[in-house]
Amino acid sequence: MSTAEDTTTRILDAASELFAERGYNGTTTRAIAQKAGVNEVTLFRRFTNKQGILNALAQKWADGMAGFVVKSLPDPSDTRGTLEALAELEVAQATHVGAAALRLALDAHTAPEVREIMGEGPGGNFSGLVDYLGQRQQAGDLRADVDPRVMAEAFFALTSQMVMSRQVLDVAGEIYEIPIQEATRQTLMLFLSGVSEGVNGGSQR
Amino acid sequence: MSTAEDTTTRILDAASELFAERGYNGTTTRAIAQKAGVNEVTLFRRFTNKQGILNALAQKWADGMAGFVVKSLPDPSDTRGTLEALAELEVAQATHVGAAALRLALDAHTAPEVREIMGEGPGGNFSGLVDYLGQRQQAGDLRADVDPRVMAEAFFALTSQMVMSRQVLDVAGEIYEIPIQEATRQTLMLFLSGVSEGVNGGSQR
DNA sequence: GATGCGTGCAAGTGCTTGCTTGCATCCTAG
DNA sequence: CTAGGATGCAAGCAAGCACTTGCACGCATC
Repeated sequence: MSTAEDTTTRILDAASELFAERGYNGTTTRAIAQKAGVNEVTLFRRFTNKQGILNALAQKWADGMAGFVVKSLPDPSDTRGTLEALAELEVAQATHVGAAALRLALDAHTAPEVREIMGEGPGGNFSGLVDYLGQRQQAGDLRADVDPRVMAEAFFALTSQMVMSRQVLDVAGEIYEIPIQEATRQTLMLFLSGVSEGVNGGSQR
Repeated sequence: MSTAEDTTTRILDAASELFAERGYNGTTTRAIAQKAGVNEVTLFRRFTNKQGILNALAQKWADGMAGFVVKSLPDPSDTRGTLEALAELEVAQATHVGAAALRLALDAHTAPEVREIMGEGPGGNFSGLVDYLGQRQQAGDLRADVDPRVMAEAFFALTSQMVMSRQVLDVAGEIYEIPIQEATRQTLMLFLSGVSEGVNGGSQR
């Protein structure tokens, strides 16, 4: 039975990688089978559908994402520490799941079956972060002249872009080769400086 | 003959929109024809190929992009002003062209014909900005403890994300509704504050 | 009034894709 | 040793795709 489980895992891993690279519609069941090293028929026997594979994948992600909420973080009054932890989580998460998830989000337009699946994740994270940033603004930790939703968007833009450009677009890889940890660290420094109260650049133009 | 030109225009416009929404592979020639209000055969008579349509589109973009270089900006010693102007350009550009271009960049993986076309644009802009930011660092305008390549990546992440999330992903539209100009302004404020010399957040961890 | 160009329409070709079916093979549990 | 479940393999099917061909129509120009 270890073989059976193993087969499932290999299929899902292969599908995840291919979805990230080529999107949902761009990934053929034959390609998944080949990458997983199984016969194509096995896919359908295990998951009935191509969509079944997607569902299983989404389920797997949802399970792994359980702990990923702002509220469950250690010391919320430590704004800097919290955001650092969040950024690490986000990048790690995006590295595992996000490459495929981001790509699939784009496919949500075209493929209705993808759209169904993708509803949850980002939205929940987003509004959670917006709430948190709003609180920190009122606590005087963060500058008040920038909308918390803009801050949150910037935060996700910066973190997800790290992964997006490196893994999915794979453009930045050709452009330069700063390791992702280092790039993340520096980017977060930028973000924190920009977002903090009492900055020199506060003039409203 | 006005009709002939018009036909070409309508086809390219339709293709651009559809590529933005569904990507290259996800867009069928039938769909383009229908959206353009012409017969499918007309596409092939005008552009020989589906790739021919892509080429024509890329050509059209390239023509419009001519002026978009860092070097051609007014007063380079005015760091803030220059970056503001660049951000405006970038967002405007991305709004016109980028929705499709960004989407196509993702397809570069799968479709070799797309890859050929997409080589230029972003890379050129990117390294141009890296150079500029490096100079401004040496002039003491920008903080020295962040790699200019990271800064540039953050810059493009922030600006392109504006367009990406609104037009392509169309997720942010559901999440919140700050007009893009306002969001861009605030985001740039964040970026400038984060990037400037003499910020309070300069501690290295 | 004939010529040529741009276009529409109908039909079809070869290829790929998602998915199915039938049969043989292997491995493990009882 | 035998029964059942998981897998492989070969073949195929219907649909959708990019792309082609042949013919007819309208509309300018000479």
